Amino acid sequence: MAKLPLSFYQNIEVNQLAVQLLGKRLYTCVNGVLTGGIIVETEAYKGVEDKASHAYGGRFTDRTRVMYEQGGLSYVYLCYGIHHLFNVVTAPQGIPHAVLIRGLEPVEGLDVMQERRNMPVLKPNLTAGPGALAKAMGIDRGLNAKDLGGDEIWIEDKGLSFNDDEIVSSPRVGVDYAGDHALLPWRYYVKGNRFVSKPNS
DNA sequence: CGTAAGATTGCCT
DNA sequence: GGCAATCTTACGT
Repeated sequence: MAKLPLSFYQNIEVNQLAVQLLGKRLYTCVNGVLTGGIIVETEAYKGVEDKASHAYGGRFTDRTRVMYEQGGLSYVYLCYGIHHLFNVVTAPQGIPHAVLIRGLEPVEGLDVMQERRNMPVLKPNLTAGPGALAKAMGIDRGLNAKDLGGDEIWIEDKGLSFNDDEIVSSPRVGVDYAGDHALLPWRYYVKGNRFVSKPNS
């Protein structure tokens, strides 16, 4: 195993980190069952500056507390009452940056994932999309604020990396009106991968 | 095919 | 009370 060192997560450039996370392997071990896959889509959340971030403007609550911690922790929360979303907390303590994992290419424990998602047949959207992949990996609030170097949920470097021309960055959807800030390409995905949540052109 | 609407719970500097 | 970083299903074409 080659788990990512704590220092990896201390980078203050979330966008850079979001790119570096592509190709890494995310594993969870829930109830003694191992599942894992390759990260193929991420989205950077730039804490205080990012309107979509829970920590926008310096919001500090019980829920967002983890985001202000030192990088290398998990941040899991429930969205729309149904979906769990998994984030990687990054940057040194006090800076609430995070990277949302949006797409995963399943590698380990396929059958378990399909069972958890109630999908008898393997379809590309098994783990495409943040809510979907969290469910497939068995991630819920119980995995919040975990050390990503632990043995319940962790990230490994298997030496897989992508060239710049294999990585696509895109702005968020439906933000044309928001001015210069809206154009920042904070979403990254691997070109042509079937497990990206959006069709690539 | 594509679009549209419903589900459902925690959070709230 | 109103909203939220979404997914699935249903229906029309």
